[in-house]
Amino acid sequence: MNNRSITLEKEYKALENEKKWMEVWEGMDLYYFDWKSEKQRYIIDTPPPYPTGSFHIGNTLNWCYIDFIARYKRMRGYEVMFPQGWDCHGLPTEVKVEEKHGISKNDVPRDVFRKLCIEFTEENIEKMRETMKRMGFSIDWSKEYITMYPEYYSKTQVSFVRMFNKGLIYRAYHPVIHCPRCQTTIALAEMEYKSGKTELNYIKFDEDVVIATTRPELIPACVAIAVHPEDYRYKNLVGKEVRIPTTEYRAKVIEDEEVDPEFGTGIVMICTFGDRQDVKWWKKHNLELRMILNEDGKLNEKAGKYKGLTIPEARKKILEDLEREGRILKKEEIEHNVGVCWRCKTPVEIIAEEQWFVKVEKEKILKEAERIEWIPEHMLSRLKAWVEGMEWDWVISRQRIFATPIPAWYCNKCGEVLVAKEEWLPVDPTNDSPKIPCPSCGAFDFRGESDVLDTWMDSSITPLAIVGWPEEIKEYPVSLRPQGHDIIRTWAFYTILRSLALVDEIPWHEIVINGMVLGEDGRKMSKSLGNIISPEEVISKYGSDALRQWAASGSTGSDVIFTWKEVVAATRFQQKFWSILRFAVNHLQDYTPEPEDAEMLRDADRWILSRLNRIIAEAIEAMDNYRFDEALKAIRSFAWFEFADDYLELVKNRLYAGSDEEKRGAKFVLYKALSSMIRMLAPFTPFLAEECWDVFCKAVGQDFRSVHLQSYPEVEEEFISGEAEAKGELIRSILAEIRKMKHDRGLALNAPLKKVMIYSQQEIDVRDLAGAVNAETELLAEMPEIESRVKRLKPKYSILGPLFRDKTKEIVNAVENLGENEINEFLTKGVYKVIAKGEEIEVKAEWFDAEIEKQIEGRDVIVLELGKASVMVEI
RNA sequence: GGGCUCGUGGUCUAGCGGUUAUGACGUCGCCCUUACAAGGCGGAGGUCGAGGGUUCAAAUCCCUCCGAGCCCA
Repeated sequence: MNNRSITLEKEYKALENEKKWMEVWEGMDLYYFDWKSEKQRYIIDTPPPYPTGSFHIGNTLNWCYIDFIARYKRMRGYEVMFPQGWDCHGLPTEVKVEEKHGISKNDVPRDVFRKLCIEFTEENIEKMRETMKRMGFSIDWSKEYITMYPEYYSKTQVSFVRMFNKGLIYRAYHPVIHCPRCQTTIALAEMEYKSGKTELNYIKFDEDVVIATTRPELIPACVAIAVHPEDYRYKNLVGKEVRIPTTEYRAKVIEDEEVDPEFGTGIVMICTFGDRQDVKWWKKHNLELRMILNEDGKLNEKAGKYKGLTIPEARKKILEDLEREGRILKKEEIEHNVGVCWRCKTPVEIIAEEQWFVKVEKEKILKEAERIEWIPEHMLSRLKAWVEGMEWDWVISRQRIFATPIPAWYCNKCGEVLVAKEEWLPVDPTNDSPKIPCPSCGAFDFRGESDVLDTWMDSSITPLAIVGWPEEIKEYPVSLRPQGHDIIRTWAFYTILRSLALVDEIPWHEIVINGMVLGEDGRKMSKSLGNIISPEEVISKYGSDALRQWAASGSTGSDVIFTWKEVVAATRFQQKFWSILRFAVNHLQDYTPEPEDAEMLRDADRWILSRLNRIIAEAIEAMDNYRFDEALKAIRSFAWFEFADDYLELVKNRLYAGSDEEKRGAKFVLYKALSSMIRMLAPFTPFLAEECWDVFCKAVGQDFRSVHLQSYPEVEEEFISGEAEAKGELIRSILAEIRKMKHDRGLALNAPLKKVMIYSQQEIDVRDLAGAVNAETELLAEMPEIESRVKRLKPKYSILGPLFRDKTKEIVNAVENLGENEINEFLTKGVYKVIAKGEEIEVKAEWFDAEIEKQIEGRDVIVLELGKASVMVEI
């Protein structure tokens, strides 16, 4: 035997240990994804977060799931790609950069402002990378992509050009949502709703027509008046022409089912545009377009005398004018919701503008989305509901700077639109000119498009970008998209749309959706509620492994409440596991596993090995189904309760005082169990697992190679045995019963007993039991001096129910009312006839459990009755 | 207003047709028993949100209501 003496500290020091391994791993390149590998690939289309500078707890949950999957799949033999991207473009950064430098984006040249944004973003990315490394995520950093760099955004531009050439991107004059504060178009998905109070004004257009509106300033844009077709009050009004107050315009009264007769007067004015309903009506009834609002949020000449006023100013003025004319009949305060810009919370307006659009092919997306496996399944319905409710195509042009430029020019001579050729990309049309003359008029006089692309145009091609598109496609669809349910309508939706449009294929085989992280009070984390927890706060107190275990505690797809106690419970498990390791290592330092050791196994060993292998099977099943909570729970409770509390207690005596042969059986189990448990923990607690693996390898004299390069434990069928488990359970329950007896009599658990006698139909090994109860223990061949009788026959409903259905109750009653003699006759014969619903029925003894009551005469013996055994204890 | 999810001991939660409803935290009692007192052993604590229905059998399926959360209009 070689000398492998190891002394482990009593306490597991998570913080020190995690720091140590983080540094060691840095130099190891453990997670490199190799396209040339022979292994089956498992490619994860990971979310590129917005580089805000802090990796929040919601990200943490999402990335923990990804890391559990990545580490597990790697151990299962896949070549796993876990890339990391950054979705950089967008307004938030523009705003932050303006604040930081005290400038407005229009104060400096576009490329200077862009440069400031890039610098700012790079700093933020670096901060977030630190947290991610500290969390132990197994990212292959060589596959990192950053959307603001030309290598990436040229892909975005290629996608634009290809979709334009396919007729899937077009330019049109169409109502869009516009933020007057940011002075840009925003997509529907970028609009939020805020509830508040507003005034509903009842305004008399003429004697018969009184409308109710919350937007009197839009009266000059009123192009029609609508009533419900079944509203008897206004039947006579339909077709009538009314003059619009404060203007010279006239509008017709039309009917439409979507008018709510209950709201206000039941007469509504249709404006271009007050809200999205107006747009619907405007399209449906082919109404005139009268835009009275400019992009800067001011009224124009079409608003007549209100020209040049802002919305609040116009509102005040118009109300004054109407008041003077006696047209305001009533004002009432109502609760209503107003659409606001998600970024600056300014109420948005709907205006018609020339914009770039991506065609939304609803039917195709709905059909193809079903080919993707959604986990959990019901998340597909969220996508469906969103797609089905879509009314407009996707507006992709933005009036901003920090974004991917739209690769297009306009001919100054003839107005022709020229979209770049792929080989010209990347391109910035505000700096670069086309390489060809205008295909329509031959002129060489262009104006570059200054609008830029919506950031989702960058991030919706991530699965393509990571497999080498557009140069090549090394594998597609990719394996998995992990993301939160809050961005199903954006990221998931846009990615599916673009993948279908660009390569006519779904982007991934599976999509795993994670829930939101809620604060300890069960509410969404928010600054105003003061319930925000940052990952750094948790890590600095308890370490990453503990936070990772918390992340595994919820069921996939459900929102998860952050709780400190869950984190603390996780650290307790870590300590427990460390103690288990300490104990095992004590006994493994002189042990080298030999195949013949398997022949020295005793009942307790065979029992725990069978259980271990079932747990391995359970963990594999749970991991394959992304049920991290189930997997971790199974591992944790096996390690803690079955292995530590029961098995180790049983074999202690054998390990300390047994013969060499007796020891070897138990050591074989320690070896197997530790090796498997550490590897099963590796995806969840990579730091703890690595430290334990290191210690374990040293103890058993093996060379250390990271646990994260090991294979996942395999189920060894030969160890799974129902009989071994039955025996083990019996031994366990006898031990528990004796412990309880000692406890009830105020004895210490290790107090010696004179003798323990066991009578059981099941033959069991009493070696370990004897050690654990601290008494000479004998297995009796017969049950001497003990009277036993059947106390009761307990029905097995799971058998009786399906057989007899509505007769079950009567049969059970009949059997339970049998006398002692009849019961004995029943049990001897195995069958018995009873009457139920007037019918004679033959019932079998195996459909019932016999409850046996036994009695003994000797005073010094305590009889413990277990279902399968009688235990007689002499104190 | 719509979609989705969820109401299970004090708190959080598993189970989602069939014996006595899982576990954690908390709580009470005993024990420092050669891995672990941030531990071990034992106990108490639940009419499974309410009401109807389906079924021999419902926490589990269906309906209605009440409540909560998330995403949205």
